[in-house]
Amino acid sequence: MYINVMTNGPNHTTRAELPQADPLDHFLCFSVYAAGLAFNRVYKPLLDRYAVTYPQYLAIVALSSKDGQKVSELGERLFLESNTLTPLIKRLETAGLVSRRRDPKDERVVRLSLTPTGRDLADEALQCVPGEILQATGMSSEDLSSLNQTMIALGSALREIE
Amino acid sequence: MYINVMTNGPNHTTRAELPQADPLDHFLCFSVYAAGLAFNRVYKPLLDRYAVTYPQYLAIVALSSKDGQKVSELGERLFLESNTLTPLIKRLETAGLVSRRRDPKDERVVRLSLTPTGRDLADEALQCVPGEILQATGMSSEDLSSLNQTMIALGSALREIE
DNA sequence: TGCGATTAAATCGCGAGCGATGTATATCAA
DNA sequence: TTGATATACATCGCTCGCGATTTAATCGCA
Repeated sequence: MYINVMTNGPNHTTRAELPQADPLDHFLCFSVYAAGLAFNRVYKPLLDRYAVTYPQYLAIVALSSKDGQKVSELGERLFLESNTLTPLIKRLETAGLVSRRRDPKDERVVRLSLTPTGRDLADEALQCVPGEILQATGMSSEDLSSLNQTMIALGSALREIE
Repeated sequence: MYINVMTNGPNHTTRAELPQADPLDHFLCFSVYAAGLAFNRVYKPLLDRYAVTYPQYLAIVALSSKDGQKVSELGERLFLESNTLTPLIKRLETAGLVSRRRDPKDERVVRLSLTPTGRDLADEALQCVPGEILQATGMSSEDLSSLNQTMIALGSALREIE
């Protein structure tokens, strides 16, 4: 009926008079926002055992595929910049999960690696956490996979604006 | 191929040896997270003209449908609680967009309404902002609508866990 | 009526996300 | 070689999200 990235919502001129559905229901940006909140809340108790936050966990997953990534490389994967990542990574370093060292070839660059503890956490969390959540969505593996592709494409499209 | 809410990612045992795709690509939670970041960044310059943030804007949209909502009612719509909403609403009050008054029938309750300025902002932003973003996604109105329904359902399913 | 339990918001402290700016290293051109 | 420019990361101040706690008002029930 109405668009959902953002729309005028149901009949603007009578908005004040008619009982109406929640206008937020027409906003894709809101359903994505709310699903993000919900994911965060589902993961939190699972990640509490490892004493990492959800964004920290995503960083660890991103770091698990390759040692010695730069801060800027990690940022490209996570779509974040050093103003967000530097403090986050320092917390992971303090927690003993990540090591940071300046690249001797270029002292401006910081190279990141998981410590053995960090790698163990990545492996364990990657193996243990997912099943419960997968089931909880009540969606088939195929549906989830195609939804994931759609969301990746949506993110790409939005990032290309301007 | 692999699950996408959260999965082991490509072949765990060879993770360290093989060049491999970004394991984050297999996480629906990450694609949702990244799309949320992207939406935020797309909206920011558009909302800057109105000097409101993205979450403030969502609150204004939620408030635009009905006057006199309680903080808790707004929270149910936005999936947020008073610890987040109270400061946000106070900023909107300071900006002259929202009015807060205690309910005389129950002094514990705070009733929220858009001021005329706030309503103008809601109307204007609701009418002006969407089109550009809709186009930018490169998706049809129907696809966006069904994606929205899917994301609403996903959020609901995640919220029902436990 | 009075008092403990419940409820609605507010407050506090922390991690995250980000615009703006700062600092140190590297590069390049004259 | 040197000075200007560019690059990589760090820092700062703000808003947001949230667990935990607090304050104030209301309710329930003896």
